[in-house]
Amino acid sequence: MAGRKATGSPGVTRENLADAALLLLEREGPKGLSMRKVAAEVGVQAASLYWHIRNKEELLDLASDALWEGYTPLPPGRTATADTWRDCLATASRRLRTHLLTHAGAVRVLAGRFAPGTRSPGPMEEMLALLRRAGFGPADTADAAYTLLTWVQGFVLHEAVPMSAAEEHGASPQEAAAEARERLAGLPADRYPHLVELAGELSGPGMDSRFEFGLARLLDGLEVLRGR
Amino acid sequence: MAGRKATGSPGVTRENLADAALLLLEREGPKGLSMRKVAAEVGVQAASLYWHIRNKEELLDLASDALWEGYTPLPPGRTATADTWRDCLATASRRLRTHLLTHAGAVRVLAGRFAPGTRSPGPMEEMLALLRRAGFGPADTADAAYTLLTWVQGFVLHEAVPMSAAEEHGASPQEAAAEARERLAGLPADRYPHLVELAGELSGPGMDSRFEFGLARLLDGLEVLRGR
DNA sequence: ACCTGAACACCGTTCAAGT
DNA sequence: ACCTGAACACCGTTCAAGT
Repeated sequence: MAGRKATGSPGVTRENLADAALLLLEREGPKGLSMRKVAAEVGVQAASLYWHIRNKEELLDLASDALWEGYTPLPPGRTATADTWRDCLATASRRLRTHLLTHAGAVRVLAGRFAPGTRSPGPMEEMLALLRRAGFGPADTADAAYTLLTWVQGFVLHEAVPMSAAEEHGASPQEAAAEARERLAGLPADRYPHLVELAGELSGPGMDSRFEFGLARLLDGLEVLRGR
Repeated sequence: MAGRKATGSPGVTRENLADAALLLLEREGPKGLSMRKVAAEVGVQAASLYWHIRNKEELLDLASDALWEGYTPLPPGRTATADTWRDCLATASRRLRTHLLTHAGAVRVLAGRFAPGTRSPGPMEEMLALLRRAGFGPADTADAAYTLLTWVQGFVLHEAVPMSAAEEHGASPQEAAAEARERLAGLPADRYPHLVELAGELSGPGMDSRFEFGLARLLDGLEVLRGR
């Protein structure tokens, strides 16, 4: 009985196992996730898990589904006028990043496990809807949504991994950024002149503005396509 | 003596261990990489590895360095005229994708381990050089390079993982694509109307054209910024 | 300086056996 | 239908001991 999770319905269900896996991933990192611990988390022996799931691989798939649980697309909100499609896509992208960052500890392990659309349809469906409403054709819509999702996930991956690595190492984000800068600045200047020169710009902790930069470029690019 | 790798210099060096790890990763997948197997690969006992490296974590870091070994930036080639910076960036991005796909089996494990620039400076330095030569300022150059690298890696991650998963499962790319399409088309059409409608577009095996789409948008966006 | 053997605590997974 | 105990083959890592 001890260790049964408070949230969700009580039994040993696939959902509860996924939640427990996700929780362990975020609380203790990659090494914290083992069948035995997941089992303990739901108050059962490790061998019992195999009645509900095929293997650890499947458990990770379930966990990557569970990661999207709290993500709900924006309410339709104000009606879409011609000049707000850009803002809508921007908001959706920002919310996507925020949501992934919420689960930063799990992103590294689960990255690449959620193919856009197939595994957890929510975010992809939202992007597709916004793009179609903006007037993009079917093919462009699919490609654009894929580009957006793929970029956000790549961005967050590079954002979340050092974050959780630094905090695992017991360093503050500032310390981690300073350390990164020094590593860059310490490279051989003859082989990597630009890295050395731009060490400050590259290692700054301004992830928000970096995200906004990429987002603006992507949306500008879509605007160019749309106006063609 | 049996099992010593043919390539590279013979001793048990950190480089050789990294190469062996990378090789195992690509040949046998994530489960194929263990300290004991790496040790066997270089003809030594598992415990010996700890004389050369701190732990498995460090070995993976070394392997993610080794992944970039074969990657050399384009020779300066023709002198940069004002209208070729776009082509240069496009070529660099494509080469980056190709190189990562060459190590598709290792990408999943190593993803997020190579922060752009810090770990393996080659690709980042190349991007920075091209962007500066194109006339972008320091801040924009740093942000643009980060965006490009981050997107390529996100893209390849989503491209490589299903690839290696499908082949591990013994399915052809076409079969995998067909399976993905059916999963999308089988979603509840009331909740995911666009996913169902665009199932064909989303799951097509045309990864090359999808990549070109994203690349074109990104470069268009940079062009807008540059012309401002 | 570099390697080994043996050991420790821990894995994922299976399977007969229980209820 | 669901869970357990015990077992199997395998981990990462440490450490005294060898040369």
